[in-house]
Amino acid sequence: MPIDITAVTLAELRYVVALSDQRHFGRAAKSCRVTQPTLSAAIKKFETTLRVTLFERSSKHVAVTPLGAQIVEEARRVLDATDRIGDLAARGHRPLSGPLRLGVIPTLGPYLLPWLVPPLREAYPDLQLVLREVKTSVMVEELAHSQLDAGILALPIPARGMSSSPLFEEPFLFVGPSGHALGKKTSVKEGDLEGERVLLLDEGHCLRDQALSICNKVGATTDDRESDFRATSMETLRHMVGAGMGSTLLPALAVSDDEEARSHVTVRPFVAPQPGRRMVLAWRKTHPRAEDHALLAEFIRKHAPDVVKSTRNHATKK
Amino acid sequence: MPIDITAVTLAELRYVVALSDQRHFGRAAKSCRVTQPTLSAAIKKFETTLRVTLFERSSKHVAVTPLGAQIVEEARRVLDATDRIGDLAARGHRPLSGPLRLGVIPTLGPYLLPWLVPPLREAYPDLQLVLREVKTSVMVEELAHSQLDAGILALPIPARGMSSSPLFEEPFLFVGPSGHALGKKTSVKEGDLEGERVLLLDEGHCLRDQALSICNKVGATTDDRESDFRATSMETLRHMVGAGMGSTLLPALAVSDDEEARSHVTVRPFVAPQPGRRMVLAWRKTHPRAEDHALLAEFIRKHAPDVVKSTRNHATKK
DNA sequence: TCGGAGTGATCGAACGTGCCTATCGACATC
DNA sequence: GATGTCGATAGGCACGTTCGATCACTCCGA
Repeated sequence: MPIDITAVTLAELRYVVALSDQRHFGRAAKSCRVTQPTLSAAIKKFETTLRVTLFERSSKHVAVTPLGAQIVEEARRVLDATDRIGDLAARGHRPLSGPLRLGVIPTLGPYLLPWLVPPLREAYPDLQLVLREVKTSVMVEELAHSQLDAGILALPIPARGMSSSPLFEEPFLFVGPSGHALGKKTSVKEGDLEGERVLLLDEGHCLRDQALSICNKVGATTDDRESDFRATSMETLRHMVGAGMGSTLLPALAVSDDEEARSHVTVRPFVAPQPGRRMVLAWRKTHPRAEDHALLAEFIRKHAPDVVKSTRNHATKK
Repeated sequence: MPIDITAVTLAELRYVVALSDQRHFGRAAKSCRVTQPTLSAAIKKFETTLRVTLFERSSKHVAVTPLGAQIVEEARRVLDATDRIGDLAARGHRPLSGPLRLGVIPTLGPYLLPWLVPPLREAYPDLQLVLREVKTSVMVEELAHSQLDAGILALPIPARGMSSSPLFEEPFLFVGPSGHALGKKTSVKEGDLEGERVLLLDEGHCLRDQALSICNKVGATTDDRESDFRATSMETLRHMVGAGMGSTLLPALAVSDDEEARSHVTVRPFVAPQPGRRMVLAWRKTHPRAEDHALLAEFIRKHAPDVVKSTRNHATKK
């Protein structure tokens, strides 16, 4: 009959380790907060199920057999690991602690995270933040499949079963080549885009869809079919504009103060009604730690740079 | 209320790991040989006692939370360690396997072990032999205090509560300086030692006591009080004899075939009644693996070199 | 030689709990 | 709307862990 390790209890392992430490049934029992008969019985059962003798008892001394010593070592490992489980769990129900896999869209991540991460680490040192920069289309997939816990993206969320909390509104800025006609004005309005050739990002970026929708509304050209004119990143988009291939719309956070000097472009804000995008923190409705996400959203609203208007309304909506 | 890690069961950890692997309650339950309600309840209890959510259930998918993944990892460690306990135990009740701390007296060890250890390792590869070379006085201490499992020494055993199994009788040989008068005979008898100056080992060696007892019987000189004449090892004893400081008695195994050439000494065997010592394997009466020791004694009898006469009587006596 | 102190083993009772079968409710699919 | 799948729930049984009380043994001092 083979050994049935299933029948072993964690309590028994604790008793075995305690007895190995104390070499005395009474003291070992006391250190385990049980009575001596309990400990005796447990040790005996353990030895019986394993069919080995761990302890050599005499009326005066309790000695550990060599095999017993090896088993005690493993038992210690077992108990250590269980303790670590307890620690993980204890840490786990403090707010915003433990692992959190956060997705951020690439048109926002590089510009928001430098503002966000340092204070977040300071405020919640136990938070193990795993950041992934993924396009909206991928993000909703990963959110739905539990590969991400939450994500920062722009409305509308192209998926069902998601909860979200508003973060801020990020206005778009007009970016054209240096010397562009619109550069003569201090600000532009949406309608000014009529007839402009507006360069777009690659498929899958929400920024592309948002810009495209504005262009369609006001009658701007978008070269939609010519893939040569689709940039795979905003950096590429900048260079294409700087090279005079067209104009574009960039989210405010992505535009630095010395943008015009750095990229040889003209940057102008829009007058109201400002086009822009509404950023939210989103997560699966079924996610067990929704409170954490609400807390995180609140934190992001507080620490978003001034360029964007943090949303005051904290309500969570579908 | 703090988390009571005491309340978790190894079974629960198995279920948690299985569910993390299978992502399906039914299959996980089957892989654990329990019914699905059992597994559901166990997972729920585990999550309740730890007050964390390990699994995100929906009617179609079971997903592991990030914290859950960490806990599952630790749970795996726990189960691995328990499995190792099972392995240790399983190995443990095969004969002559696992750790065995064996003491050997220094006047025998270097000459017996080369004959003994190689076949022993081959016959019992799972035996983890830890050898210690200790004088008889120390050995009985360590045997009594469970620091050794068994020991090879000469009768009589200066301790109570020991069992032993006879191994072999090892005759003593007369060793004198080259050109010694007794060298003219092919063999000597005990009485020839009368008037000889016999050199002895240091205190604590049983060989000293045995030689001393013979010397006292036949009236040989032993310089008992002059510590300068006490050798701390048999090697020293050899050199002292070779230097003409006196004669000595050496156990047969310690004398090599080319002893006379190598050490410039004269070696002669005794005629019957041959003086010698009776070697035994000894262990605490209370030692839980006495069968192993009987087995080991039998093995030693079989593999002892021909110089000594293996005892045929296998009986264990006090 | 006797008794007291200290140790581990044993016994019977009671409570807790882990497991089972049977069933339900939610959801998806046809 | 019927069917099938999946996980949760309910009820009940049985085993095992625990405790208090007690026993058997050894050692040691009077």
